[in-house]
Amino acid sequence: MAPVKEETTEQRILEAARAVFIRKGMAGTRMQEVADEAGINKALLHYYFRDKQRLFEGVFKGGVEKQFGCIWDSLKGREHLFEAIEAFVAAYLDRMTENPQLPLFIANEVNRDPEGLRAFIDRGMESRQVFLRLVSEARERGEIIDIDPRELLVNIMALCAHPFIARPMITHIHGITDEAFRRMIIKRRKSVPEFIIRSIRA
Amino acid sequence: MAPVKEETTEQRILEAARAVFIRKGMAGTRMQEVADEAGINKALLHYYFRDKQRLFEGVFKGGVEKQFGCIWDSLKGREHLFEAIEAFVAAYLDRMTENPQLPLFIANEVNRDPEGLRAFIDRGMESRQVFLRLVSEARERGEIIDIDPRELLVNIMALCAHPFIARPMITHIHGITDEAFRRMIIKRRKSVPEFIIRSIRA
DNA sequence: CCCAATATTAACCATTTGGTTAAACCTGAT
DNA sequence: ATCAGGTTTAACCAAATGGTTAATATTGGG
Repeated sequence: MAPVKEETTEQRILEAARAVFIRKGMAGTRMQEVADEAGINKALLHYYFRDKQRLFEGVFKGGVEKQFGCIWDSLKGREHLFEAIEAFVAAYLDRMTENPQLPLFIANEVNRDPEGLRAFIDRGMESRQVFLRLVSEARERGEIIDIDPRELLVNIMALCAHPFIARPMITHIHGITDEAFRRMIIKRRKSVPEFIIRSIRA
Repeated sequence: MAPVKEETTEQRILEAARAVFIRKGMAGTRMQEVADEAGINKALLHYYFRDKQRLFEGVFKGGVEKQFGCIWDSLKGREHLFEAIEAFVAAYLDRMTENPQLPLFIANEVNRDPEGLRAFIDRGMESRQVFLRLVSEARERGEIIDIDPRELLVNIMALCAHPFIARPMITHIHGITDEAFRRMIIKRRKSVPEFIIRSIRA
């Protein structure tokens, strides 16, 4: 019975909006659908978030930005490149397992509005400096081959993000179930760092 | 003067629709915008393509599917895994350089409607068999380590596609211009196969 | 209990959007 | 010239959609 109202309406809206935005994108999202999913009236939506744009920003700042941004934090305080790579990949895959649609959503919206999402992109700047330092230190110690650290970072992110972005293609190509996909991601927590480290180790 | 009408109206529509669909996605595309971009009336759009869905399919079958599909063909007739990887990466990057928005567009639409795009996905099945054969042959000759060939394929596609999918993020993170991005892609024609082969070579 | 502020709703509005219609405009064959 | 076929257009329509309004319900403080 008692409608356990542990949640504030604003939270319910944000959750609903987040779900809809992530699966339909900005353009594909209908305010009505968000209202339905939150179990409220459409007018109430505009009461809490003046318009679609602000609702979108609310979702983005509130959840997406933080959840995605914290992946970068996994690099902080690392002393060794290989260890950092392992931590980053694990953090990325774990975070995305909770939210498989996120990478595609982010890619989409950053493309749609690069300026508006600049703050989001900047979020991890500090950690990226750490990464660059670790690369150059490893290079000086002769542990890795000479590689453009920026390109290395692109490769790492590619190997983390792409399975989620191309998920339906992958599951279909390989004829695997969603459950098998999940197992594949778990395997990749180990295999991706190995793949990367093998290819850069001197 | 003479409005050089080398193009049929249908072609003009397909080009325009392709451009708009790719930059706005299915949901974000307005029939009016396609009509404008094609320099025609909106009614004429519906005269050639009954509705938005059919227009979308027309674009997809007509151009996207073929252009993307031919990347797979680069694998055909290859005798050696490493050579095949080099050819595939080169084909992928060259094709996408002509059409940088394509990977994100595809990812999006395959997610939106996995069933409807099954035919597109199947297109490269034959070539993927070639790839699997080359991997197992290389494995038997002891040239490469023991790796799940499906995962290898995912990794290759990830390294090819991701720079285009995350392009605005990459250009901003690394503070580079579009021209520098182009140069990076050219570099990757060599560096990506090297990266992959280093990591699988026995 | 009453009041004021906040939360919520039903009904409404203006615009946008996908799609249609009927008429006009070629263009090539007779 | 004219007729038939496909082609193109202006005007139109109904539904969907983002957003507003005014009235009602709820709640916490005095």
